[in-house]
Amino acid sequence: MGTVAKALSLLNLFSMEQPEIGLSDVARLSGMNKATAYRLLSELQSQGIVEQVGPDRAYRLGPGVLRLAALREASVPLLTVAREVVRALSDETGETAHMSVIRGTRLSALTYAYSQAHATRVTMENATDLAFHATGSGLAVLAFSDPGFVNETLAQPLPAYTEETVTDSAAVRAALDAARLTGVAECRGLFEAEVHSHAAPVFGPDGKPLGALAVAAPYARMTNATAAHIHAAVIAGTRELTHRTGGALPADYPTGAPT
Amino acid sequence: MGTVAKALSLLNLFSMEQPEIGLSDVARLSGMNKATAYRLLSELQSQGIVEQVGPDRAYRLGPGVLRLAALREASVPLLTVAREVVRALSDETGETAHMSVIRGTRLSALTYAYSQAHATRVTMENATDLAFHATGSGLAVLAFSDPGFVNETLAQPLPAYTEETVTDSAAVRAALDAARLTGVAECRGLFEAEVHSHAAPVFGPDGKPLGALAVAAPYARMTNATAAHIHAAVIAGTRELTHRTGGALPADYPTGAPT
DNA sequence: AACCGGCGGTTCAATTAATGAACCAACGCG
DNA sequence: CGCGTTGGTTCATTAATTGAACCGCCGGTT
Repeated sequence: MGTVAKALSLLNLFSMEQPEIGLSDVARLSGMNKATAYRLLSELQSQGIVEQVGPDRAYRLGPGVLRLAALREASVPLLTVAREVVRALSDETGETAHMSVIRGTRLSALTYAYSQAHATRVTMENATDLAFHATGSGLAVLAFSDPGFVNETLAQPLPAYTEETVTDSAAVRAALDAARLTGVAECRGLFEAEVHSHAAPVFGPDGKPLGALAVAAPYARMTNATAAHIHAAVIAGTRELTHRTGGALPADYPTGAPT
Repeated sequence: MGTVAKALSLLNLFSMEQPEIGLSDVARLSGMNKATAYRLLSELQSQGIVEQVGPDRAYRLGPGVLRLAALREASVPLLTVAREVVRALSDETGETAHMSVIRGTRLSALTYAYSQAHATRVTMENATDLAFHATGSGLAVLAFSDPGFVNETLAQPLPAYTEETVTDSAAVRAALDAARLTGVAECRGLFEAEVHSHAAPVFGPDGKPLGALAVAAPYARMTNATAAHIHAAVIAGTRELTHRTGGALPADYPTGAPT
């Protein structure tokens, strides 16, 4: 891994749960020598990508990323369109909808919407950082990613989050095969207990996934008819989101209903 | 300059006017060898910071920056608060207000608001990339930046944008001295003809400017009373914006009215 | 008060990565 | 068809990065 990629990989350590991280923790979490981490962070800081705060001089993402995002959004309004599509998807299905983008070896939630259709709903507070092998979004992305990326992801330890989590990479591959047939990955309780999710990849201009669009609902509300409805809505949603942001659906992306 | 900073400096080439740039142009604009630029861009691309599009494989900012900005905004809502403050400032002054952040050797507009108070207004379409020496925002930032940064900035060629633009670095320094006395940089027609702007720096947690807050109005509406009103509003605005985003005003930042 | 363990930060010999001139195939233009 | 430009590649040379060991400071414990 080149020096630039190494430095940028440090940015993947920041999350909603951990927006500020000290130097020693950055070194520990990334597996780098503290001197190396220090130097890389200093260079990121010199460009405004990270900054240091507080008496303990912890690092956090800096203002420079806002301007990059604003420039990006000006030409490819992914966040703006995603908010609209996610809102509409939540309204149509009556459940929680969200969109996430690839962040190193995980997915990071970019935007989500709750529905007022029911008194209970799947919440996103503990789901801003999603594991590939254990979420509908993750499986949807892997199903349409390059084999190299899939191999790299499944070569890492696959932790269990619930009693249902599949931690055997062969079983995960079988789930990917199923997702490839229908274009939607279904996931029952792998990441959060009693949550059934449907997710489809969102594609970039190179025809590769850049993230996923998903609907998450409690088991109790999931009938076959509901599942079919959500499946179709997610497919339509990702087609719209991909199209409106200049992405390209792969030629072999399925159009049909679930079998 | 380290490799990481070098790679990130390439991101400064992208602008509202030029959201996509080919490899040879990146090399030409940055002064780097094409092979070097290619390698650095490939590493940025591997982390989703840039992506390639179109038949000519031009580069543009990638989706990875959106998620970084979302994480940053979740803990330090600079963009969200800036939008509010800029909106309020425009309403209060009846003129165009905007906020920009430092981007290498220039300032990049982050958000702006127009007022409906008059039939004519200063527009922002041609002012998303601001020169330090020739804009109120730029002078405001320089006035409260470290001497090293000021020296580095003024050592570069200072192009003229209008007949009023000051291109002599000693004269620019005199303008910085004036801004230090009042906390606000005034700028008459240096960047756009017949536009009078007032700007104040917005400070980060380290007490250094991370950008500027400004009001731009046509000459024709600028009376002494109006100027004093705008001056006070900009000072109040930057105090609020700095405070609400966890920034720290330097101890010597002026509080008084213009002399 | 003394000691300990951890923090952020620094140094420099050894190691590794980056560099860029020269090259390639492809493409559009006259 | 020839030319000039593009995106992309190669590898001997050059430069940057690395990380073990170190530093001062700080908070907690005895």
